[in-house]
Amino acid sequence: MPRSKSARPRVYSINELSTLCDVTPRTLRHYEDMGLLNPERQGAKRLYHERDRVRLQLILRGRRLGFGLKDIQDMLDLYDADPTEVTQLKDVIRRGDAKLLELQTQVEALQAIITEIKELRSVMKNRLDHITKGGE
Amino acid sequence: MPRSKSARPRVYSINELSTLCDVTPRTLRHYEDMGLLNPERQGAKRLYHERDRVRLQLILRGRRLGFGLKDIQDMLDLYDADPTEVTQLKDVIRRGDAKLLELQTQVEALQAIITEIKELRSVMKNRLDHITKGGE
DNA sequence: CAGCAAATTTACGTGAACGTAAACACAGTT
DNA sequence: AACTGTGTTTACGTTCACGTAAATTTGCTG
Repeated sequence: MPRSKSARPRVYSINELSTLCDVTPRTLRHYEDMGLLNPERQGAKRLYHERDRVRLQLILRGRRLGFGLKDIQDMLDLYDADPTEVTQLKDVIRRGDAKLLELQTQVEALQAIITEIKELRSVMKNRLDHITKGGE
Repeated sequence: MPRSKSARPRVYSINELSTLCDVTPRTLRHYEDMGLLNPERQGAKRLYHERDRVRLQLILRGRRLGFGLKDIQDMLDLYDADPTEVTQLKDVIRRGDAKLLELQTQVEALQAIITEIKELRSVMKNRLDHITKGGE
């Protein structure tokens, strides 16, 4: 029973990865310019590994949540830090905690909106029922 | 014991409201240009009522969550729809439900990030403890 | 080696969400 | 009447996150 692992490529050209993740090549280059991605190079050409793909997914998720690229950068930096220094470790934890507070605030705000829309929905539904049943 | 209600102004000039809500007058005019606000006019001057202030808060909350103004427009429209028309009522409910799905997806994505950062935090904390207690 | 697809860099363009400056209007002092 | 404060419109400027076009370069393939 051969072929020990992976049906998937392991490496991607810029076009492959952009197709796979539904972004344009331009976007991938832009993220690289901004320092969010750092693909290997073979000559001049970019070679993306699984690691890069995962990072990209993280970036895209952040983007869907309305974060700017700098902000996403901050979060990715948390993962990248390879801190052997105690002060750096503490710093990563501190920055992580700060992000957590922001994020939890965001969740609360979102849930407030959700609650409001649900309430609105119920108001509208009552009106609707009133009109179509009792009304003229 | 008089003064039946409200210690607060009830109406605001553009500068008052912008100060109160921590935005610039330009922003208020911009939101008006985009159709998000519709303050009364006294001559040429804008007069904001409580209703406008509440709308502004909704807008700002949406903005903090990374929504575009058009998207915020959509959500505000839910509140504004004429509630005597059955078709409009149904439409509001339908669009509200669609928004709810989006929002709940967003909450889940946010919570995924929160979980990841928490896990990362625990990894970092372990390293830190290991170094400061057992390590060299 | 000619030709072609896939990639590259360079650089200007774009839409969103305002910032910022200029020029004008009006209302109430002084 | 002139000054000051608060507001107005008009319009160009800016940042972000890419889009888009142009001009190469690279790596095969016939």
